[in-house]
Parts: sequence; structure tokens; C-alpha cells
Amino acid sequence: MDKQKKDQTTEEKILEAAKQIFLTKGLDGARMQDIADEAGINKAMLHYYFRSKDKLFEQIFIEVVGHFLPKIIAILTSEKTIFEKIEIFCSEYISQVMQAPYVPVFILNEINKQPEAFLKKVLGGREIPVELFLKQLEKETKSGIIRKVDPVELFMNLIALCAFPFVARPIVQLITGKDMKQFMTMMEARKKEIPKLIIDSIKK
Amino acid sequence: MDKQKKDQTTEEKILEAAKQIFLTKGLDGARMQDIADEAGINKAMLHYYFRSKDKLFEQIFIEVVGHFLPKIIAILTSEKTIFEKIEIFCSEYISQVMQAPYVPVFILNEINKQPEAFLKKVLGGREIPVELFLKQLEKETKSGIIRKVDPVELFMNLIALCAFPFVARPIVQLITGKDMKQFMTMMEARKKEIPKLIIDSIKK
DNA sequence: TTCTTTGTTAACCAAACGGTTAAACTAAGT
DNA sequence: ACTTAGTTTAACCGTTTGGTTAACAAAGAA
Repeated sequence: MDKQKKDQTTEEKILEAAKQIFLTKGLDGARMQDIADEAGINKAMLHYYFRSKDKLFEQIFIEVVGHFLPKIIAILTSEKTIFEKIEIFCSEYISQVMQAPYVPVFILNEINKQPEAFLKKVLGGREIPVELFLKQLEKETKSGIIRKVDPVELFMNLIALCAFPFVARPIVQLITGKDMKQFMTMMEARKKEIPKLIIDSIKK
Repeated sequence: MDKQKKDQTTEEKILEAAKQIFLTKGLDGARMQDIADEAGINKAMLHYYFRSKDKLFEQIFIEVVGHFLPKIIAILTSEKTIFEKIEIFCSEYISQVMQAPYVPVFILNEINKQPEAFLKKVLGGREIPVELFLKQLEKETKSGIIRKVDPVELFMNLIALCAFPFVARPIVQLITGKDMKQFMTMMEARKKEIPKLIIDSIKK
């Protein structure tokens, strides 16, 4: 047990342990006993504080996603040029994921297992404020700065290039022989490589 | 039950059903009873033919991956220019996945849950014949056709752009409102868009 | 026919699972 | 010292799970 855990409340211990277990094993693969062991507490406490496995999972899920999405949205709706936004997006996204490398796999699994529930949980009725971003694209297309671009594909390419290496990380590491530190160094470099690639492809 | 299933052997029925269930639910999420129901047979037959859940899963896994990898390797080791290889790779990869859209998620999950076992199963002692591809890159760099490129990153970008949309497909469909047919049309178009993007980024 | 092999079924089993309970413990308030 | 409310524990419960078994059926082989 970490030294820190001693002055954490039981609820905090559970949340931390559940996050660790759910992120690495997924909902199906995680056992309540695993979480209890990881937290160093009795299994009954999980139910005392969070009633059921599903409730606990949802708590973790909302915490994890709720930490990511706002930052992304903030970037898209900020007062920057498209080129700047692309640069900031990649840098920020990769920074975020570097601190929690399992998050992309975790999210992609949820997306595939229950897409509607996913959107509902994540957005909770709100809408993605994508309007502003679309208008900006349109404007900068007309003013001739960039060529005509499908915003969905642009966004998809961005996330693909940023997120995919993390999703395939274990195999990338095995093939290249990179340890975690070297892998992270590569991703650090990609913060600049990816925007270059994307911006080059949409510039006129 | 499909009309076809009647003149399939029990073993074939099981393999088909197991593939369907494992691909969509994963190893942890799949139940032996689910597979038996899907195949329209008694659960005991699964063990009669394949002994255990793990053995059955491995069979499916090897079948699925064994169908993909050789095609990819064939392209990399063929006698084409890099530009041609990139074009063929994207086109072929996307075509393959369009016929089995769940495969990338399935594989990425395995990669993350047991990376070493994954490589062992997939390669079975063999090596990825990457030498030839590396030499080709080196040669075409020296002759000035392309700029200096890290082959790992080139390859990672390729797969990222081809595979990621399928991995995030449910959410992409929900956000864009595209049905399966429209999604596939988009991916069909990407067979040409992705090579353009990649080739532009490595051309001198 | 009779025997043997192969395929199939329903019933069963032990273990693992998520979840519950009642009692014990702790600490703060009276 | 007594009460009370919140917390923690071990033991337990019903269900589900992967896996087994024994009886049985179909089809050749003798």
C-alpha cells in the first residue's frame, strides 16, 4: 500500500482503485474483489459507498471523460486561428493522455459497447458546440487560407494521429523496443509532427 | 437460424457463432451460452469440439488475425515503389476491414490485455519481414524521392488513419448521422484521401 | 445382428461472481 | 458512562459461469 493511502478516506481509496482496475481491465474484466484488494479494504465497502458495480463504473467513467472533454471543447471554441487550434489541440490532447495512457482504449471500448449510452452520459443533454468551429472552417476556406475540408474528417484525422499510438502502444513498444520513457519521448515529438502533417494537408 | 446453417457441420456453426460473439463482446464479455445459442446447438458441444473457452477464443483469434496479417506483409514486401505501396496498403486495409468492421477493436483489445501473448500467437516465432521495407525507405531517401522518415511513424500514421475511423465508428456515426452505408462510402473515399495526405507529407 | 465409434443432449457440479446482512467496532455528542 | 450515528468486517446468499458426466442416438464395421 502506498504511504499516501493512509490519509485518504475510504471513498477516495475506492475511487482511485476502481479507476486503476476499470481502466486496465474494462467493465467486464474487472472484479469487485480486484478493486477491493487494490484499495486495501473490504469488498462490502464498495457496495456501502457505491451500491453496485455499474454505479461505481459510471462514476469512474464520468470522472474520466468529464476531465477530458471540457478541455477539448475549450480549444475548439477559443479565439484562435485554425492552425493555432490544431497545434494546441494536438499538444494538449497528447499531454492529457500521457498522464493516463489507458484512457483512449477505455473510451473506445465504451463507445463500441454502448454508443448511445456513451453520448448520453458524456453530454447529458448538452450539445457539442461545434457550430463555431464549422463556421470558422467555412470562413477560412472562403478567404482562401485553407482548401475545402470536411470538418468531420479533419477532426477524425487529428484524433486518429494523436490517440492511435496510445491505443496500439503495447505493440508499438514491443516492435520498436522502446520503453515507456522512450515511447513518451516519441509522443512528445509528435505534438509538433502531427500539426505539421495536418496543416500541410489543408493548406492551399 | 439462417437457412445456410442447416448444411454446415456443427464445428463450422460453432466457429461462425464464436467469431460473431467474441468480435462484438470480447473475451470477457462473451458467454459460452451466448455462443451456443447463436450457433443453435447445445453448450456442451462447445467443449466437445474446443475443450475450453480460452482454446475456442484462441482459435478464433488466430483465424481472424491470420487472415489479415499475410495480406499486409505481402504488400510491404512486394516490388512496388513506396508511393504505390502506400496506396495499395490503404486501399487493401480498408477493404479488408469493411468486411469485418469489429476486427480492429477486437485486435486492439487483445494487444492491450496481453501484448506478449499477442505477438507470440500472431507471429509464432517468425519475424515481421520489415527489413526489406526499411531498406527501400533508406534507398528512396538517399535518391532524394522522399525526405528522411521514421518508418515506425510512417507505418503508425498509415494504420492510425485507416483503422481509427472503424474503432470510433459508432460515435462517428452518431455525431455525423451517417448510417452504415454512408459510413462505408466515406471510408471508400478515404482509400484515396489517406495516401494523398501521407505521400504529401513525406515527399520532398 | 451385435459391437464400436462419433455426435448430441439434459442434468449436474464446483467455483466465481455481485450483492446482502447482522454484528462489531469507532468516535463524537450527551 | 450511555447513546447514537457512521463505518467496517466476516460470513453468507442466490445466481451465473465454465466445465463435466452419463445416458442416448445414429451410423458404420464385424
